[in-house]
Amino acid sequence: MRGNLFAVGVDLVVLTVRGDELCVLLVRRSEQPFEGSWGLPGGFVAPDEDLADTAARELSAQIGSGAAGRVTGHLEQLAGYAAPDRDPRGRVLSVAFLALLPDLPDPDQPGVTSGWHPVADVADLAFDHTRILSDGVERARETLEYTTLAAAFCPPEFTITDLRRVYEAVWRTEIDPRNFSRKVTSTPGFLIPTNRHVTGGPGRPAQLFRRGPATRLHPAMLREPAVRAAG
Amino acid sequence: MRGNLFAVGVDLVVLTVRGDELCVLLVRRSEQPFEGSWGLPGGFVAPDEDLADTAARELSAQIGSGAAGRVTGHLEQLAGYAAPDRDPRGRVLSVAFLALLPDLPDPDQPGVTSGWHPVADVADLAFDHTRILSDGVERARETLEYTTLAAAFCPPEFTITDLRRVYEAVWRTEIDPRNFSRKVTSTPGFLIPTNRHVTGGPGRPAQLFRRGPATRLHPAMLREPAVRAAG
DNA sequence: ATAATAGTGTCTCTTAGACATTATGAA
DNA sequence: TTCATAATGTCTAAGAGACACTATTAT
Repeated sequence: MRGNLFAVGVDLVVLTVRGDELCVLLVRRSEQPFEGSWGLPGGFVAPDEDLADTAARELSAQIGSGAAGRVTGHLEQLAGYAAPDRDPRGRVLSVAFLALLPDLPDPDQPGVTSGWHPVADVADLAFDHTRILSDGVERARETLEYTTLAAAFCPPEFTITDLRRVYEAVWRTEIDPRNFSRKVTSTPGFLIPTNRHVTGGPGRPAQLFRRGPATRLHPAMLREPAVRAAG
Repeated sequence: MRGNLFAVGVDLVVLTVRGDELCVLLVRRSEQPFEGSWGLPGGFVAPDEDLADTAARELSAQIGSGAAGRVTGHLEQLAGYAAPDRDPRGRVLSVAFLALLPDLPDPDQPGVTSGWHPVADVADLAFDHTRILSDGVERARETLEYTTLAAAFCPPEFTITDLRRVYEAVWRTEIDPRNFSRKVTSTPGFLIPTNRHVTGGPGRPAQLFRRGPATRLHPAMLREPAVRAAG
């Protein structure tokens, strides 16, 4: 009466920006199937969990609950994947979540080999994880266009240059620092100025900001120049 | 080793525009649980189906495969819903899909009571369908901002006024016809002019257009005026 | 002083928003 | 003629893109 039964798991596309590159957290599989391959971290949904609970639990397990507690990141559902042959063990539906985190140290999990990998270098993941990663990266790219979520890639206090490097890494483009600064500082509620500045490096010290309450960019910041109207 | 098992279904948020209102296709449930309540159409995933297959099959079953074949609509995955108590029969995960269709006649399915209901009037659906509907409507509203998918609500040939009424119904706003016309006609690939015109009514005959290949609006059309920058 | 980076300012072009006018049909 | 609707045009202000200049630190 209700069709066949599925195992249901949650897979995580955990993204961060390290240096100039967008990176994803991968784990090396220690079991069949795809033993020895890299794949997305994930796990099955426990009896009393909702999907977001499973995702949050798995994320804490991966990056360490200590780090998870003080991180100003972002976690959202991406999509469900359930192709009949996606798992050789049988029918497994996976709901993928997208996590955006500031740059954290490499995880050091007992018995689990995991680490950050530049997205551009990733290929041939286990299951359909290459496709899920691709969907997650595209979602992140779109999200940065019309929301303020780029700040989820930054630590609690960050400079405008830090924020710009996030956009440049995720979009793989260069952005004019002056126009970028004008855009983000003129969006009400995007950035809250602190009176603290970064010191140590060369050049004029940059002001530190915190995330403000704004969630959407009006109008959007475009990856590519607008298509010129005909005529 | 893989957690507990779920029944997996697909629920459809099928939206159309009738007159000046955004409407959703609902079915009256003839079985427990929630017997007699209205709910979203849906069904379980068959053994060899992927999620999109199930969604397409259910959609055809609801609106009639004849209508489905000639319709220029849109079908996309919305989200997965799996709260532990969402179905009293046990653990059921539902992947919701959003369908946008032109105005079609009321379905006449043997043994199934279904029909179009203005979204604004809908309340107290079965299961968590009120929430799913709400998510679907919000997705549709966002989508119209930065894509050309409003045309999925229109028949194969339509006027600019038809298209504007879609935006007005989905957003529940009024849009200036002159600025709207300029926006959509100046977006390359949004509308392909035919040389046919509608006749019969009062006023100057309007030109008929078909959907073009463009998928995104650059820049977006905003529901609400942009927030004025501080200063 | 020099290099490097942060921050501000200016100019132009495109587009959104507000609104007027003309065009073309039905009653 | 009158009414209704389509289609085009005009003006203004906001914002994007391009780029020059000033400010403040390390070496």
